[in-house]
Amino acid sequence: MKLVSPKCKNCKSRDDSLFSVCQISEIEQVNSAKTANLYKKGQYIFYEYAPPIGLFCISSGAVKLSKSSSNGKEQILRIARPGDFLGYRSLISKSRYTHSAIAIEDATICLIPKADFFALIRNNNQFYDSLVQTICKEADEVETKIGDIAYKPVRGRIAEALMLLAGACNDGDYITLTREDLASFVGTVKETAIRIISELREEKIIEIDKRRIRILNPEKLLAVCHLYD
Amino acid sequence: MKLVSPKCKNCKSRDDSLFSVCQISEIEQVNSAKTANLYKKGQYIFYEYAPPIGLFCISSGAVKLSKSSSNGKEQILRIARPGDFLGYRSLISKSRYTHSAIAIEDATICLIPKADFFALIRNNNQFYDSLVQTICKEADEVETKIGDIAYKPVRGRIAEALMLLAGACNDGDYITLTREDLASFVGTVKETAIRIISELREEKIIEIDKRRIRILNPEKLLAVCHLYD
DNA sequence: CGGCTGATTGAGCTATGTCAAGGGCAGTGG
DNA sequence: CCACTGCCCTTGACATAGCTCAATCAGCCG
Repeated sequence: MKLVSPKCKNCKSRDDSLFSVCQISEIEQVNSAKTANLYKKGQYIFYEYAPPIGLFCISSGAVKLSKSSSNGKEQILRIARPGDFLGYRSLISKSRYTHSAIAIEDATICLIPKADFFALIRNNNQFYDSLVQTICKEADEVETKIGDIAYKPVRGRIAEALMLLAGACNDGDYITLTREDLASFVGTVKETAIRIISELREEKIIEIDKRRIRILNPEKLLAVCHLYD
Repeated sequence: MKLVSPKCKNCKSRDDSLFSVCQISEIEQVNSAKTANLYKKGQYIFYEYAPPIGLFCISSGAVKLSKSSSNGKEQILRIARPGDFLGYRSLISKSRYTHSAIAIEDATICLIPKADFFALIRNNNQFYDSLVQTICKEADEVETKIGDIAYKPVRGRIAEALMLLAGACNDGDYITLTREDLASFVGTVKETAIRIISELREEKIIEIDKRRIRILNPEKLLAVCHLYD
């Protein structure tokens, strides 16, 4: 879905992105190369196993990055937000996408063609280095997540996810993830996630309004996270 | 434990390493900067949370990279072999080690000081790019592992680990990992790992000689891997 | 007012973790 | 060379977290 292209220069998420290390001239260059698209909630930005076509940059909305195992289960690896890039790893490693990107809220996302992306990383070392740092951080986070999934009970993982999402993925104070997505994010099934959320509600650690979750008592929630360390 | 320094130029694992993209002059430079050390089985090469001191390069032996959760459990992320580097991510991201490196066989490992490592990646773009590719591949593998741990039963994960290790971590045809290490590698406990190994032995898919494991029927083992996809 | 999607709750089952006891191999010291 | 000691490995019995299946409910949209 095409959109009246907003200017990168004025993009609210620019300062939150790696473009913050770029010169104005480079931003202009990117701006004229990019195309902006609107994605409805649930729509795919790209598919696992497809060849990469460029660098995506989230201007607004939220995106889940997930792998699907062929038994039908989905594992959400990360939630991406405005200012986040998508698809750079596949570009850099010249491989296909290793996960899918799906909008979990209506989102505006720009696509910067492959060639322009490569020009950028070739010409701006600082940008490249920052991107590499981002990749390192991703690797660290995923490694931590492995330990959590292997050894922490679901209750601890849910608590941790809520803490994490409260900081990043919220509408005001509210966490708007679907129960199913929350489950996929921590590596469990919907029903189990729901039961634990209900427990936390009964313990007055969180509050539920319609489907949205709000944290009432961050200290207690943090305690739940660390109960199983 | 110091050692008579072997020459990088003659190092058997050089062609298996990222140094294969380097010029002879660069290898010479690295050679004179490095120090070689011998590590006994069980000895730490570096500790999680410690600040990085340089780039490690495995000349011989095997190393496990693992994170410990404070509940005492250990999660092995990867087994590193001759030609593999250790510690680059912490150098690049200017952070502390996010995991420990421990010899699981006696190993000869060289240490290339920080400054020389940075000189190398600054001066040789191809080397830097290859390193970044390695990091991307690591991230992909760990992401895949997350899905496995979250949704595959232990039996499938053990089968997968055996397939993987048979290719890389063997003494002849034998897999020599400790039961405990194998368990930590797939995210379970020793006893469960042992039970599943015994099952696979009874099904004549693997054979056990003393402590070592040998794969008898790779096709069947592969089938076990995919049973739960 | 249906029909749909997502949330909730209950009942039952099972894979896997925990605890406990024993057995064998390998390296060390006398 | 033998006995000792310690590290693994192995097996059993048991407990339970978390998965599956199934039924119901609550908003929401056309």
